[in-house]
Amino acid sequence: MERERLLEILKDNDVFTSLSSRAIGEMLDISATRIYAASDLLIRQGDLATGFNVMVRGRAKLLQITPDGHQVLARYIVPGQEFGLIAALSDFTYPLSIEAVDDCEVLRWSGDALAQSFVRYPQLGLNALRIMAIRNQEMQRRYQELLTDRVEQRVAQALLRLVDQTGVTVENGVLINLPLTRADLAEYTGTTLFSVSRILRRWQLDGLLDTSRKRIVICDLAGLHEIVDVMDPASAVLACGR
Amino acid sequence: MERERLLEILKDNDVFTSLSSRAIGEMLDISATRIYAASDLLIRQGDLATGFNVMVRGRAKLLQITPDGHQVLARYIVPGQEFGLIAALSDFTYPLSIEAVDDCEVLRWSGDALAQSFVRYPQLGLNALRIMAIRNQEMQRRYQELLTDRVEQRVAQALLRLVDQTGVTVENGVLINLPLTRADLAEYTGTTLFSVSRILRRWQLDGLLDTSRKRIVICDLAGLHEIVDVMDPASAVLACGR
DNA sequence: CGAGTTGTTGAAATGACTCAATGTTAGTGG
DNA sequence: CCACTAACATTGAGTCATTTCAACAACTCG
Repeated sequence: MERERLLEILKDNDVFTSLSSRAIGEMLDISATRIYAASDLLIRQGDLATGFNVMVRGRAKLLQITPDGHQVLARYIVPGQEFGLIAALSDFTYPLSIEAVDDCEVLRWSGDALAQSFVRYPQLGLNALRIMAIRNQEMQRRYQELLTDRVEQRVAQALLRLVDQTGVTVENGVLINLPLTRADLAEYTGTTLFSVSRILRRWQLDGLLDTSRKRIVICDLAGLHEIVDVMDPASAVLACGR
Repeated sequence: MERERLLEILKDNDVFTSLSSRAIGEMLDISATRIYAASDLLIRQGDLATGFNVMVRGRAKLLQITPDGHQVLARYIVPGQEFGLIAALSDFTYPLSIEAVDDCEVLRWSGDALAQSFVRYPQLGLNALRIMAIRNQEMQRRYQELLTDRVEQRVAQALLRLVDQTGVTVENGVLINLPLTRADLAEYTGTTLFSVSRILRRWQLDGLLDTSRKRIVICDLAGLHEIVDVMDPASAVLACGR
C-alpha cells in the first residue's frame, strides 16, 4: 500500500493522536508489513505478546476460546484499528485469538520497539493509557448489559454497535459490512444461533431489517434503539408508573 | 495513620512498583487524606474524574447503576488497592460509584498532580498502563464467564475471587472478610438473592461452606474449584469422551 | 449438479426468575 | 433484660425466556 495512505491511517488511529507528522513518519519507517489470508490467525491466544499491530486492509475477529470449548466473539477489528497494545508491556500473553475474516494487511511493531517509542514520544504512552481506559469502560458497559438485558436487547445492541463500526448506507437502510452468520452473532451476544435466527426473522417481518445469508441491512435504526432501552420489563413498569 | 505504615502501603501498590523510596515519599507528601463514614459515596458515577485514590483503611464496593435501576456490583476495594486511575486523563467521567462498606480512610491525589507525576516518574505511567491492561484482561475473563457459565458456577467463581482478595484462615476454613449479604452476592454474580440463597444452602448441606448472616466461611476450596470447571454440561461430555 | 454450509422452525425440556409467605437474627430503645 | 423492629434469609409454587435437539429448507460454490 502506498505510503501516503498508510500515514493517513496511522494519523487517524487513537494511538498516534497528537503526534507530529514527522513522528508518525518515523514510526511508519520502523514498522513491518504482514499479509494474512482469510481465516489465518493473526494472534494466537496464550502466546507471549510480542507484536503491536495496526490493521490497514481487511477485517478480523477477536475470539476467546474457553476451557470448555465454547467460543466467544469479543469484537471485530476493521481497517484503521490497532490490536496487541499490551505487547508494550513485558510478560503479557494475549488473552484471545484474532482470526482474519478476509485477506488482511497489517503494520507491525515489536513490543520492544513500541516501548522504546513510548520514551521517545511520551504522548504515545498517554494515548495508550487513554485507549485502555476507554476499552475498559466499554467492557464494563457490555458486562452490565449482559447481566441485566435479555437476549433480544443484546442482539439489538450488538447490531447497533456493528452498524456504528462498519455501517454502509445502501438504498433501503444501513448495511453491516461484515460476513455475519447467525452463529457469529450468537457467539457475539452469548446466545444460540437458533435464538438469533428467530429474533432476526421476527424483526424482518416487522420491517426493522432486511437479511439474507451473511448479510444484514438495518432499515429502522430507531426501532432497534427502542428495543434496547424500552423493552425491559423493569423499566416498562417504571414507565407505566409515570 | 503513621507515615511508616502509609509508605509501606504505597510501596506494595502496583501503581508505585519500582519507584524509589524517596519518590514514594515525595508522592506521599503531596497526597491528602480523606475520611468517609460507612455507606458514604467515595465516588459518584457520572462525575468528572478528578481524583486518584489509594485505600488505606476500610473497604468499599464498586457499584454500577443501570438506566433501568438495576444495580451491578463490579468488585470490592480493600486496603492497599487504588481506584480512580482514569483521573490522570482529562475529560473522563467515573463509570461507576464507589460506596464505603465500613468507615474508610483514603490517600488522594488530584488528577493533575498524578498526570504531572507521570512526567516526573515515567515508571508511574508504565505501571498505570500495566494495571489497566490487567484489569482489562480480568474484565474480559469475567465477561466470558458470564456468557458461558451458569449461575452456580458464577457464584462459585465469585466466592473464590473474594477468598483470594479478603480470605482469612479460621478454624474450619477460610473466612471471606466482608459483610456479604445474599443480595450483595446476587448483584456481584448477576442473579437474584433467591438463587444465591438456594445455592449457598445446598453447599452448606454438602459441607462445602459454613454460612451465617453476612458471613461466609469456605470449608472446601477444592470442591468449589470443581464446581467451576467440572460442572459444565459441555465439558462433562468432553470429559466422558476421553 | 451435488455437497457442504447456512438458515428456519417446531416441540419438549429446563434453568432461573418472580412473588408471596414465613422464619431468623441483630440491634434499638424502653 | 426484654420486647420490638428492621434487616436478612429461607422456601415453595408457578411462570417464563431461552436452550436443546431434530428435521428440513435454501442457498452457494466448485
